[in-house]
Amino acid sequence: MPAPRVRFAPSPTGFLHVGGARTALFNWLFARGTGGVFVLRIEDTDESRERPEYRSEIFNALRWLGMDWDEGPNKGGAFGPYTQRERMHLYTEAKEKLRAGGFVYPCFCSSRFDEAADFQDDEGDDRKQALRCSCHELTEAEVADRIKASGTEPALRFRVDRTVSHDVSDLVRGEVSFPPGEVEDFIITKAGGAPLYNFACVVDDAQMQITHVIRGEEHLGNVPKQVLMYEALGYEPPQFAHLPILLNNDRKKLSKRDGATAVGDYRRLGYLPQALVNFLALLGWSAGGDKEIMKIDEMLALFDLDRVQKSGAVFDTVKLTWMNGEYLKVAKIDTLVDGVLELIELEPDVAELRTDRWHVTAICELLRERAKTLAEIIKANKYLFSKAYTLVWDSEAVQKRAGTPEALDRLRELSTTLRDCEEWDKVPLETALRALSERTGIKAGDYIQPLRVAVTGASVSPGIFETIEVLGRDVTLGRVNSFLSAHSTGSAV
RNA sequence: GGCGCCAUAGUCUAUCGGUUAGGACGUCGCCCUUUCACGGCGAAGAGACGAGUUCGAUUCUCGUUGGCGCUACCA
Repeated sequence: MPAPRVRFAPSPTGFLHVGGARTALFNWLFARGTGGVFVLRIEDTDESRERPEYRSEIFNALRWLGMDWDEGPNKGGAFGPYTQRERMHLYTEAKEKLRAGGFVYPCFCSSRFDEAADFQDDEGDDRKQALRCSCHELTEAEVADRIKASGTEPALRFRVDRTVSHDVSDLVRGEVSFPPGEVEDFIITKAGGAPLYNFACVVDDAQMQITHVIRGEEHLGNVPKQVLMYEALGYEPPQFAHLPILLNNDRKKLSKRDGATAVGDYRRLGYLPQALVNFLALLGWSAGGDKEIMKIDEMLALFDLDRVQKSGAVFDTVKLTWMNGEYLKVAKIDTLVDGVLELIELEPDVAELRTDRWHVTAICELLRERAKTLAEIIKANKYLFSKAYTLVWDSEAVQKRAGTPEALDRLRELSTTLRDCEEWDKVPLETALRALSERTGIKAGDYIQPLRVAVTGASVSPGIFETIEVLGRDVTLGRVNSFLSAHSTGSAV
């Protein structure tokens, strides 16, 4: 059996969203796991909906996730070009072939989508009622007249046998049957000659010798039409595998309107690509047994279309976030630092932050065990990055644990103790504080809490000794002094 | 509306006729503790419904119900 050839064929009409990424991943996993070839093809037949920036965004997202392609734009291959806009001659050729074979007929109806009558479905949603076209009844003379009248090449409609049922086979869903009359004659090229998705897709998949078409379930209804075209064109149809739809929390198909859905969104939110990939792999597929956290190599070894699920899968960001936390714990420290450095440049107050690599490394070491995302490392812990001595101290925290006269007194004592500490390291720092506590008979916690509020601005932080070690002597002492002067003079709380 | 697909806890899933129906996220409780997390331990929580096949159904078949998807000269 020849090596499988699969493709991911996004349309540059939007950012790469997680559903598309999941489709790409399954194709990639299948190709890499079977010694096959992974092709990237850009389906840009609909110029009106396209934005130029999406193209590179899609490439970037794919690369960020670690999915490399063997053939595609900027890469080449034996079956190029790999963007449909550059393949028009192939569609023209195929179109002529279908016309010569009598598989298509010209259609002069205007767009059914624009013209169709509205109606409301059960939910009260506005829908479009499909119209039936009768252009196939036109005589040759009538056709000639209409072409002359319109002055442009007419749209072409593929003739479908309405008397038989159209049965297709799917690797995930098994046999699927469409009753006679269900599959309608469909447009393959618009008026003017531009090819449409179903047609271009088949021409390309056939010419690129794609053996397995792995894509979302929303395409299942296209299969009979596409199979018919393969046959008309004289090609052997590929195998199909339709993946379960990705759902939002309302169990509806995940769409751009559901908040963060673009791969780039997750990058900006501080997720690691490995975590996203791992999570995506588990949406509609499982390795069997209890295996969840998997390295790419393991996924590659285990991935199998046979284990793909049939029912839709909810994209649960809570679980994704947990998984990202797991990856944060085991990632190389430099990976974390690079990620934080990349994101911190986006912060509006980046000028007031300490972004030297040494300092950021210390912060990442401190937070990797507790943070779930890189963004959390930055946003929830600004005080670790900030150069400032004067913070916006949380008033409730101050009131409860640092602003009382007693707390302020302890803070003063502690400040002296800390200042006298020769080695600014968590161990001697803790030893010094506990010695102070021992001496005064005041609980260590009663020193710790005011200190925490003074240097972090809040009553919550990582271990206080690690925290002030990372902050460093100057910032720690500076903030304590600043806090003291801001709250001492009777004005406090 | 028509057609198609689907159906194990709130969510992702294991199970390929016989299990106390397993795991993970989340939730709750306890422990750890300088706060918050992390971590450890534990708990609650599922086979939509109804027939049929079978000695035996979550698993096979049919029906019901429900959910979703498609229904464009979009992809």
